[in-house]
Amino acid sequence: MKSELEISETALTERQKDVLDAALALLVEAGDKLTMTSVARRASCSKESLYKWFGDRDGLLTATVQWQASKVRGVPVSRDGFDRDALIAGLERFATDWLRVLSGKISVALNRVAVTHAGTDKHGLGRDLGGIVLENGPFAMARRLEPVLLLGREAGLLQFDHTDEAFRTFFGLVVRDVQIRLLLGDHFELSEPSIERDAKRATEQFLVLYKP
Amino acid sequence: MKSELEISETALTERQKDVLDAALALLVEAGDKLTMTSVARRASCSKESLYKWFGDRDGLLTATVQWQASKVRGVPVSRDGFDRDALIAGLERFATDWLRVLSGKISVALNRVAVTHAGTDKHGLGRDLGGIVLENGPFAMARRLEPVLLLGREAGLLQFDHTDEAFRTFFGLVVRDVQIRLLLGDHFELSEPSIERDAKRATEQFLVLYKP
DNA sequence: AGCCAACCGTAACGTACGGTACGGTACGGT
DNA sequence: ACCGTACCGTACCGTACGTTACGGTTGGCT
Repeated sequence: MKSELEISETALTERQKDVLDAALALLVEAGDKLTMTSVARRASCSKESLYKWFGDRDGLLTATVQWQASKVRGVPVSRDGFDRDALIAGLERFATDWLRVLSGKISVALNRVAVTHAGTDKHGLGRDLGGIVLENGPFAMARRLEPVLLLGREAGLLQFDHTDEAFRTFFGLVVRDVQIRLLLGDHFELSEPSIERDAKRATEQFLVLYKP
Repeated sequence: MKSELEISETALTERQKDVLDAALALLVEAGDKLTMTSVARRASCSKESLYKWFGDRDGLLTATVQWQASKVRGVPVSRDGFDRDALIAGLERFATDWLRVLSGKISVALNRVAVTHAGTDKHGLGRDLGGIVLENGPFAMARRLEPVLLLGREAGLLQFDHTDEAFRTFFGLVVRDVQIRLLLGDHFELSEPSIERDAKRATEQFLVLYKP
């Protein structure tokens, strides 16, 4: 019972990363009915190793979600020459990125399993799957978008009192009912052109609502 | 194997309704780890009756979701004297209703179980839980809101080409990140005053975006 | 060569739970 | 009084799966 605090201490060997990739693939294919045996078979490793490395099934799922989260990294925005076009470009970029991620099989699968576990959790809300997905999903998006919004206000292109409120409105304009419909199994395609169209529309609407 | 099409043929006895209410309560308390035994105990009925009435566990869950859905009924809008105030009132009413339902424990629990099952379903997308929730959730809201939007456009108060697009924007402005955060287990309260405030804000923003 | 740690594969254990069977009871019909 | 129906409660069965244990193999180190 080593109560390690390896939450950010993700010292993963290549072998372990391969295992987590296998788990990720299985999560996409089979959802939460993923079994320890299936992961072991897919990754060609023993169950004993799975338990040694990740503790238990929950630990494996947690590590898998964190592993996927660690792959996604944001791109910072430059402060220089920030004008209206740069603001629009930044917002549209965020919107397209977000819609692409959101509608991907991996995101849907991960959100599904996180929602499932959020229902029956004993964790004291410390490090559960829902919290991790929340942290690397909406919250991460908010943190990444915040500097853009602040630069926009600084440059006199936007007007708002609370950054959080502005972000949440942008979130709503971008995501709309897409995520919940995907999570509920509505098979509707989100093609690349339609993503870019939606991103532009959401950005335009946002600028209308928050223009000075 | 009676392939009954009792989808709308919900001939439920009082006893069965009580059982479904018990199942609903358990679903809220325990989420998807609800067991047939626990339902039987809670409802003081035998498992044999559960299987006779609902076929199997999936049938029980489906019946429970449909039972809850049947309780929620929309209120039609009157065509007479439809002016700007009536439009605003209608939109705000929809928004508050929706936010209230959305943030309720029952809705969260039902959406959780539906999302969970949408991941691992063998049903040919025919009558699965995700489809039912979708049908009685976002889609029902769209159907209820549509006449309001059309009346608004008819009265020259709104301008849009596609009703569906307008609805989805309104949906985004109202719901924002509330639902996904609740589903992921983010414990943030949505008080009655804040619901009404959000409904007003969303309505105002919607009117700005879709004014002629 | 000898040793040890890490690992694979698989068998085995314990349990939770979906589903079934069966005895017992209440009740309406005949 | 007799029977059938509907139901409750509970014991039971089969299986899936999380978890553990163990024998066998590889590979690095001395």
